[in-house]
Amino acid sequence: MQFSKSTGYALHTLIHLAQAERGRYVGIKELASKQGLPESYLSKIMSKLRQDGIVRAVTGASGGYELARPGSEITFYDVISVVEGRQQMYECHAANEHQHELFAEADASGCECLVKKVMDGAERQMLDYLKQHTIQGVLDAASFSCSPEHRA
Amino acid sequence: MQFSKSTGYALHTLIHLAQAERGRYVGIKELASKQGLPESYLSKIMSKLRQDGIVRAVTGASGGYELARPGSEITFYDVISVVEGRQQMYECHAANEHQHELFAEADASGCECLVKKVMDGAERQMLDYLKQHTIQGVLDAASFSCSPEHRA
DNA sequence: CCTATTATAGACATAAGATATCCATAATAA
DNA sequence: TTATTATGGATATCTTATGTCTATAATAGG
Ligand code: SF4
Ligand code: SF4
Repeated sequence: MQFSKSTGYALHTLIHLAQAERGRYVGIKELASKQGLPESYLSKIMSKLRQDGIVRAVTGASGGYELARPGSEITFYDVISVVEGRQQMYECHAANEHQHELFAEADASGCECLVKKVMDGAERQMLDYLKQHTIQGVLDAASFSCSPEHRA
Repeated sequence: MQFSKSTGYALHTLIHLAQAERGRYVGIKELASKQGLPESYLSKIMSKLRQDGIVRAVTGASGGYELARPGSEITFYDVISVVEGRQQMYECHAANEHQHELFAEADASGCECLVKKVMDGAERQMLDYLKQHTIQGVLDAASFSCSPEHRA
């Protein structure tokens, strides 16, 4: 159970865009080479981010990408839910219904599976945390004294 | 990013064992058929659970499995960390170090990556929640009025 | 209008991991 | 001694992630 590499790519790309001067479009070439990964692959990820309204894209000469809204309004959750998809982390694969005879419980609107309730609850804890952290937040907390060239 | 089916298999199996009368060994045949899955596959999962001290196994006629400790002391975290492995959910795959010039921050013992800090923090939220929920906890919360045969 | 540049989208290829099967062996109860 | 049961390795299959390639559309600038 791991985040895909694509998630890391997306996060780093958005951080890069957040650092770019406002109004400038950053091309896929620059974004990909900075991370040392294939342009064609990253462009697919960017396409998803665009379709989800996280970045804007402009085709043509001197085109490229820019953030669609301030980095302070782009949460880790936003990014991850686009790249990883929105399926839940735990799915019930029960073929027959024999096995869960005892695992459901009364709730306001009826019965629910207690196994899934725990698993979904765990997922929610993680997602809530991710919603509280933004791209800009990471940049703001960065300390110059820790950049590689400054550390001997 | 999803939990593997194996995790579901393991959880259901342990719940089954927790319901079995104490001192009785439950065979792989019963455990597998209840969930409608291949014995050979489930036995590999059980083998991992045994190596991790979550269940005990007895070879030979009338052998099988039993919980190694009370269900109230087996957390969802225990199970998931065995089945899914213990690698962290986010790994940095940076080939060069050029890309993280600004993302580290001073901390008590030095510098750390702020991206990873957020991702690890999110994972921790989830794991802490899973540590607070046990196999027995699910059984205790189950309500008879919700079992299938009782619901019309 | 023409050309170079750049994003887009689909098809395709490859690698990795999850899921499943098979078989030979060891351990135990009866 | 025999039937039963778990164990572990090897292998096969299926799915998903990752990466590549190519054709197309859109735009800036000359
Ligand atoms: S108990 Fe819950 S997770 Fe298990 S089979 Fe029933 S519905 Fe699915
Ligand atoms: S910023 Fe963090 S996650 Fe990104 S490349 Fe540097 S160490 Fe890895």
